[in-house]
Amino acid sequence: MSNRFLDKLLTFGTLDAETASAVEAATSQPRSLPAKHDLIREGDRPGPVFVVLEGWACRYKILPSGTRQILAFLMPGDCCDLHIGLLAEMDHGIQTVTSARVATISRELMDELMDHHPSFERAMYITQLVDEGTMRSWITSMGRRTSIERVAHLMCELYLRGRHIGLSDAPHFALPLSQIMLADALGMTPVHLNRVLKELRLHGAMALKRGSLSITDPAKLTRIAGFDDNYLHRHLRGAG
Amino acid sequence: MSNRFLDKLLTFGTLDAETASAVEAATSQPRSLPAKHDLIREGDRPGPVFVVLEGWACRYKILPSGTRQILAFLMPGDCCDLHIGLLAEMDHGIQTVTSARVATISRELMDELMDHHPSFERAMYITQLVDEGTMRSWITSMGRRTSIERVAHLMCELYLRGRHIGLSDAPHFALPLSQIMLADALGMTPVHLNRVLKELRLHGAMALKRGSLSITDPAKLTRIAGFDDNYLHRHLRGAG
DNA sequence: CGTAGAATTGATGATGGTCAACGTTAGTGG
DNA sequence: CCACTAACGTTGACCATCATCAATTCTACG
Repeated sequence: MSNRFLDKLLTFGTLDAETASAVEAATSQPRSLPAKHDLIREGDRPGPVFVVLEGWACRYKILPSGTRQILAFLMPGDCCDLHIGLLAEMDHGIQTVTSARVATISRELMDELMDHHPSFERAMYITQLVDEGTMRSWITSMGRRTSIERVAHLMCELYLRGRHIGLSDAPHFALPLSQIMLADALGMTPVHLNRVLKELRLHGAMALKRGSLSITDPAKLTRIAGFDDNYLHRHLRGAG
Repeated sequence: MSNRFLDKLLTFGTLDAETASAVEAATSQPRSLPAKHDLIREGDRPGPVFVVLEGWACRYKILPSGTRQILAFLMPGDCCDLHIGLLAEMDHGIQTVTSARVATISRELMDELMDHHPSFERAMYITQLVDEGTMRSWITSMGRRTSIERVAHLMCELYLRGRHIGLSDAPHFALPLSQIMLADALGMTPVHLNRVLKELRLHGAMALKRGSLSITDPAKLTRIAGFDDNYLHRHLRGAG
């Protein structure tokens, strides 16, 4: 079985054979976890770096009122912050969304990989920049986009990210997120999200049904979202 | 004149004398810039790392509709992303808010500093983790806090950040941000922000007037905001 | 087949946006 | 020193969006 983490890193630059096998070795003992399993909670002392090899996870925060804000979705190949081990305390939790296979890389091993494999180091820095760009894009969505734009924008993002790692089968995409999850990510209520999804369906832009996203009119969806994929940084700077 | 960048790094761990002087040397030739000056725009090819030594700046995005979302405020001592030079294109712009003194550190010099000064490297990674935590906190605010909570939360954040770097004079704090700027950061209209500020004033929690924030009742403000400072990561893990 | 969680729909109201007017302040040049 | 200006701040009236509450239907799964 291929290694999704390695596959993702390879989209940000070539890795020599030795580096690739070191990365594979570092993630060769994943744990299989059920859905809704906390990898780590807000307030916990961080330990190793988590790498999601199969399945989906999310970063989240719970407010005093009990409401939840989802901060990011982690798809196969995604990982948590590189230097998380420098902190005394997590400022958010990370939880599986579906059942998942998750590897951990200890701080020591991570340091060693980074020191001895510059192409790995470079790819990790780029993934981090993409994650930051994604957070900025979410802030922009929440602050300045209407609900239909916001929903369309997230769908564009998830679809493209899925395509980049080979998860999508043309206009269809397996999206294992309930409307409740999506609403918690988008800063709206499930009820309103449901109505917005209906509107997008009636527009003929996209249809979401229980675990599967169909993009019926990509151009229209992109136009509604005002989507610009620049923050995913698929075009990188040449070596140097 | 002290070096705000160095001061900030020192709050994240000690730096030996040689490292401190290398950091000072790297930022010893700042440019003086007027307010509202773009350091770099969305779409530009990134170059050196920017370090704000005096004055304020902000990260921002402009939407197709022309509206602006401010993504972060950079106070004296703050800098832009460490590895920004790996990207082909900026996904957001950075602009001065006030007149400012801004140093640049070339990618080569930054690499050299990181390689030869592990305590600097560590402090830079922590600043980045704090910046990420701040973005997550903003996402949470925009998604799940009411406007009054959101305003109160940002004021708590800015006040605390100011205090950490010695900018604040007890309950007063020089906050050089117009209501328009704050509204663009908070995802609301200036009109509504104005009403919320009035409400906070009437509550006796805080008062903002032209460039100066007075926190009249810190406990009340914190309570309204539901503020938890954990994402600023002032408590760090012991060395190791 | 029964149950729990998720999705869907309707009715109603609060929050916050829009439009428009006016007051205030700081900076500029006569 | 004062008049002028432009940007910012403040307030009111009105309306759109989205949350809330509640009921019903759908779907997966034991």
